[in-house]
Parts: sequence; C-alpha cells; structure tokens
Amino acid sequence: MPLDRERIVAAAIALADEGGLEAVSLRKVAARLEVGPMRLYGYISTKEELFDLMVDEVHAEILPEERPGEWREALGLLAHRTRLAALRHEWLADLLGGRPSLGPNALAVGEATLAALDGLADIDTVMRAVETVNAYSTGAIRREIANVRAERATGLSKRDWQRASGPYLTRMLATGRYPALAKAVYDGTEVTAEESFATGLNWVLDTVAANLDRSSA
Amino acid sequence: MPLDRERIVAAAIALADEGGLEAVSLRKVAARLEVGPMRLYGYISTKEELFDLMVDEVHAEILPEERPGEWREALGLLAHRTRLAALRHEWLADLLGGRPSLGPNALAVGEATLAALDGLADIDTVMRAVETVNAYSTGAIRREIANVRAERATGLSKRDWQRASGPYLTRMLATGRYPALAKAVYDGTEVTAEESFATGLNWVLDTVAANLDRSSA
DNA sequence: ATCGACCCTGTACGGCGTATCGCAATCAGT
DNA sequence: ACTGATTGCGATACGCCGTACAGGGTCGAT
Repeated sequence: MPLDRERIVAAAIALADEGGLEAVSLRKVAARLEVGPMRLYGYISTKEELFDLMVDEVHAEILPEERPGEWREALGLLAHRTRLAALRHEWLADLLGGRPSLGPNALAVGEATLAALDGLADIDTVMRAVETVNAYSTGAIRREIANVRAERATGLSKRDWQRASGPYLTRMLATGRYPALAKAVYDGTEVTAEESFATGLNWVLDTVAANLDRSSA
Repeated sequence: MPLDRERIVAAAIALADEGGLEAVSLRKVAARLEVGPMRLYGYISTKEELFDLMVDEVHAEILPEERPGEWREALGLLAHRTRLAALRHEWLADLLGGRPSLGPNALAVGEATLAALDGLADIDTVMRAVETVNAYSTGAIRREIANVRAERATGLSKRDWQRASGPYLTRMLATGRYPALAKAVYDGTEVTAEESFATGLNWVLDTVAANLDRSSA
C-alpha cells in the first residue's frame, strides 16, 4: 500500500478524533499505517505541518456544497458549519485561529466568505466584517468546546456542578467577592450551546448589516 | 530562598515571555529556581495546572484599577487591556479560551464584565452580551497574535509578503480560484491591527447596545 | 537510644520529535 | 555481465519531556 499525504492526514485525524490532539504523535500515526516513524518525513517535514494539513482537511467539510444567495445566510451557514465541524473534531478548537490557515480548502472557505459580501460595500468594510464574524465564531467555538470538555471531565452539567457543591467554584462565589457573577450563575436561565452561539452570531450579523448599509449609503 | 507558587509561576511566565509556551518545561522552570524538577510537585500537581496559574496571573494585569462608569467604556477597556496583555505575553493567545478560567483574577475580570452591565437588561441578555464580547475579543486576539508570529517568521509585513512573491500564497491567488480573496489582498487598505481590533469591537458593542435597549424596552 | 512514620526529591521510565548515517538498491561505465 | 559510485530511505539513536516511584533523611514517640 503506497503512502501519501492523504493517508497520513487521515490517520492523524482518526487518532485526534479518538484521543484528542495530544494523542497524535508521529510515531502513532506511523504505527497506524504500519510504517516506521521516519517514513513520514518523506511526505511532511514537521509535526506542525501535519497539524496544518489536518486543519485544512477539515475545512473541506466546512465548505457548503452550494452557496446561498443571501449574504447573511451564507455567512451564518459558514459559521454554523465551522461549529459543527469542531463538534465532530474537537481538536479543531485547539488549532482554530492558532496560525493563519492557508491551505486550499481554508482559502476556499475564506473565498466563500468574502464572495458572500462582495460588492455590498467597499473592500475595507467587507474585510472588517469578515474579520469580525470570524473572530466571533472562532472565539465562541473555542469556549463551547472548552465547556464541553470541562463538563465531560467532571461528569456533570455546568448547572448541576455549580448548584451541587462544585466545590471550588461554589466556595469562590460564596465569598461574596463576585456578586454579579454569583447572580448570573444562580439566576441565569440555562441555555443550550447552540442557542448561545446562534444568538451571538445573529447579533454580530446585525451589526455587520448595519455597517454594510452605512458604507454603501 | 523558600519556594512557593508565586515564584514558580513567575519563573514560568518569564520563560514563556522569552521563548513562548513551548519553552516552558517543568525542568527549565525548576532549573531557573535552582531546584530539582520534582520539587515543583509540592506546589503544583501538573503542568496544565501551572498553565492555569500563569493565565490567572496575567488576568491580574488585565483588571483595571478603577472601573469606568459607562458600561461601554468598561467593556471596551477590559477588551483592550486583554489585548495588550496578550501583546506583552504572546503565549496568552495560545491559552485564552482553551479552558474555563476559574482562578481568582480571572473571576474578578468576569465579575467586572458582568458588573458593567448589571441592571441594564435581564440577566440572560446580559450573559449573551458578555459571551459575545468575550468570544469576539479572544478570537480577534488569537488571530492578531497568529499574524504577528507569521510576520516575524517570514520577516516581512503581510502586505510586502504577498506583493513581493510570498511564493506560495501568490501562486495560489494567481490560480484564479480565489478571485474575491485576491481582490481583497491586492485592493484592501493596510490597516493596523489595533484599528482592526477596535473597529470590530465597536461594531460588537453597537449590537450589544441595541440588544440591551430592546430587552429593557 | 531506638524505632517508625512520613515527607521529600533524586532517579528512572516510557514516550516524544527528529538528526544522522549505514546500507541496500540503483544506475553508469566498461 | 560485472563492478563501483551514488543516492535516498528509514532504523537507530539523541536529547528532551512529564511525572511515577521508591529510597533516604528527618523528626517525633517511646
């Protein structure tokens, strides 16, 4: 069986899906492909490059088959698909935004994002809009995955955890040094991660809409 | 000289400031304090815990001395101070949002954020606002640091790099597969990272303002 | 003075990324 | 066909990592 980048990246993604990024070592990738570790260096030159290739591969899942006509739908779809990709591949949250993504699929996602706004405002406004939506998305996704992991680690939902003597945080909140925080934790409505993501995203898209208008006026 | 968490965390931060997160190893931290590596385990139980402590320590720099009265100024100040902290400690960008920050200083920052919006809308709207601003800030900061590093690595400004045959990206853009991207790269005005951050932040604060109004109306 | 318990930390283990270099396979020259 | 030079592959090995563990040193009790 001939080796190539694709098989290497696929093996690395499988390992990362199963055990997180830290389960990805060049030795384990090589073992899964039944070759010696150094074989890989004929196809990739560094572990970081492998990570870059993994990120780009997942961007292929993010790109929608067809682009909606409405810019707002297009941007929302891309953001939601990025989120879903990160839920399927939690390690993506560790890598997203960590370095510029310049692989062909990531560029295609960037292209789709820009294309959705093309002509709706001057280039600089469009770029600011893209940056803002992307910053929100990656930040929100990272937080969501961080929470998923924390909940999995304690085996409790966030709410239960705080209420029922999540020992450390409860103690901190009980000190009275964080009154607003305590109120938010105890009085806030529980909301799904998807709702939270969608709400913030809509707010951000609202402000993008407002600024597209202002710029074209 | 007696050892304590503070000295350990300070040594780790110094190492990270000098050589990035990957330059932080328990062995090097210990060496800098002139003790054996295992001494550290009397004060921290894992390398991850050390990272958490480092993040919390930097949050002390983020918390402003006095809180402005206006919510918008308060939120903007916190976001800008977080960004400045990340510029002083680039490794913070690698850790921000990676896991829930529950140290005393991070909680104090969260408290200040919530307090700024306290009473201006129902709790759920306030929480959504905080989440959105935080998601934007961490995402934007991560991207900025990623760009700073990429520019440092190539020794060229982003613009110069693309224009003057940054070989790979130029080739990709020349394929014609990314027309909107190419246009943005070639026709976009160069803008400082701070302007970009501030613009997006203002947009997000605009939408927060709009939604605070709607909720209280 | 002797012993026991406990804390401390040096030693050591398994695993990592990847530099290096010996060797097998290939090819050129006769 | 046979030899010698050359190349490129990948096994071996190096230096580093986080941290388990056990042995030693310390100190209190008898």
